[in-house]
Amino acid sequence: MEEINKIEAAEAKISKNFIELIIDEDLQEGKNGNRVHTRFPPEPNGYLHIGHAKSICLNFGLGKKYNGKTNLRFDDTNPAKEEVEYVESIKEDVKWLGFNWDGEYFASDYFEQIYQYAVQLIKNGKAYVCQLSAEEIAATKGTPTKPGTDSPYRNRSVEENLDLFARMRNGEFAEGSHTLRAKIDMASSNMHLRDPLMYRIIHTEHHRTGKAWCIYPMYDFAHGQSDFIEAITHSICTLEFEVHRPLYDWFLNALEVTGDRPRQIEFARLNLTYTVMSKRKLLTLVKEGHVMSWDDPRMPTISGLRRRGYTPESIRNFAEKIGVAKRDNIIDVALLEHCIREDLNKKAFRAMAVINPLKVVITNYPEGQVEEMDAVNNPEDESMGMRKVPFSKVLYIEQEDFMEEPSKKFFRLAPGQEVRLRYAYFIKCENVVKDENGNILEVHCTYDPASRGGNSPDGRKVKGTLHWVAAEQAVKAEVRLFDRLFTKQNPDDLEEGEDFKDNLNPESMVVKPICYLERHLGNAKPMEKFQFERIGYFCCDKDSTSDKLIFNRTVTLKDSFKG
RNA sequence: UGUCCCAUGGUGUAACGGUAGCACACGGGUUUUUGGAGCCCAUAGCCAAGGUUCGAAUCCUUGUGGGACAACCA
Repeated sequence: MEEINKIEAAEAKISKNFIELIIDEDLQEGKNGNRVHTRFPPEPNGYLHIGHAKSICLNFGLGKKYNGKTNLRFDDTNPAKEEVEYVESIKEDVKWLGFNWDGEYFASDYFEQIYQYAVQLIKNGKAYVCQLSAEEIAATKGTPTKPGTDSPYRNRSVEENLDLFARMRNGEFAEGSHTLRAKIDMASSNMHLRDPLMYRIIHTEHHRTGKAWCIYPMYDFAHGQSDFIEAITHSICTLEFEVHRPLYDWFLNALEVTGDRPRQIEFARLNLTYTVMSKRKLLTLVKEGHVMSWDDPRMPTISGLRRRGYTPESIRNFAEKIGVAKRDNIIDVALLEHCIREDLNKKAFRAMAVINPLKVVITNYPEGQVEEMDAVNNPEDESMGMRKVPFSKVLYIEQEDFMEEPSKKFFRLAPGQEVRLRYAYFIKCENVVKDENGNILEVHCTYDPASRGGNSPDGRKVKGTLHWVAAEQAVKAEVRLFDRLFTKQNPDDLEEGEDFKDNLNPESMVVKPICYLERHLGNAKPMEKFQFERIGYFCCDKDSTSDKLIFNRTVTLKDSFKG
């Protein structure tokens, strides 16, 4: 009995990641009125990728785990880079991943409030309007090892600062001519504390606020305040913001806000082998036509993974498996692929398709006869039912399933050898028809009518089983085979003079214009997922230009099939 | 010649001062009406040195290695 209790106790002790430990501690100390409120804060300047998925699953996961809330907040403080299109795609992707946000906000919702915060700091002598140029600011900033020097505008009077800041807002100044800076410490060992910029002038229309503003808060002066306004308790971001944390806290302290203060916690971003994750590089791939679009099935974007046939469950599961920590990591993309196989294996409809067709004629099968064979839709899930597959005299099998001079361990079709056609009959190769150059045109076989369904009444065994399609009844389709986009394990790790595009995999997409698929697939709805016998997982998609069905292979092959 | 962060098998991630576990990858076996699925097995790890302690992956010190920081980006 004690033993059992011990085991149960061990099982109940679910390991927690370091963020959960921090939250537990805060809860124990009674912080934030025992609330947990997180947020996912993308800048709408591009499409979400698998790296964002980690953050999404983390933030929403914590919200759920602690019976708390999670906001979706768009960090739209730079109108030059942001677009409505990205806002929409981000919402769609988060929803698709299976998460519902409690509040939907934009940093731009808080522009007036943030402006008032700035005025408050000016009044307290903690901010000033600086007229140094970008170059001059950079030059007086010092370096990580050398202190900076004070701006000549640092000691303006409060009145003058207030006046200039108001005029900045009124649009009296050109871009780059004036900035609002926090008065902290130009000699700080932390570069971010050397009088950081709070506001800059940008005369660009904002996708939401239009022309209402021509000054925009910097990330550092918007993020913490936005978190505070939304009563976020735990503001989770990636490691590169670690050095920003003192500034995050400095602003909230300087503003003397009352109430629960958000706490910034940093974690290591996701890196994947054979994958680039930077938005800049992904954009380059799209712009230069190395891929078809942001949602090209080879892209690591959420929308690309979706088109490739990934399920939300598989991605959530992946996020769970990779864990969360603070050390830099590069996760084997094989783990992602494992996750989708694991999920699709249970869910995908099985089907037969021939990618590299070889014609097989059953010489003793009646001309014109068509039989319907029973096939299971998913051997792991009976509830997915059965289907009928047409069988006739002329078939296609995979070229690689036939060998004229078989090696010792080759148990598939070869002259004189008998194999099973899955769901159909035993067939035996009798003859090979070649053209004048010796290329194999077709293979002639005989079948055993008694072996229908795949078993011979006399109990004789065959060692190979092949997938096939009936030539006349098959659906002809274009199939695209996708593989990893990069040949290099770490495409970001470049040698001297090497460009990341040098490592693109030239075979990342192979188009097979003529493949033969099972009849019923011709009626498939776009984006349905199939597991084709032996070949892998496919996602059925509709070509947007020609309206024809395209089959995208979803899972990277390893060419490890033996035999 | 700075500040901050990080360090557990090949890759990730657990351990919360008390037997270093899990997953993926890799290798081997087995099975099958197609295997990349299933099942079984194996290999492999606490960065180093001191210290505290009955006991250290865990706490401390130093060293080593890696990363972040010098955008009017986020």
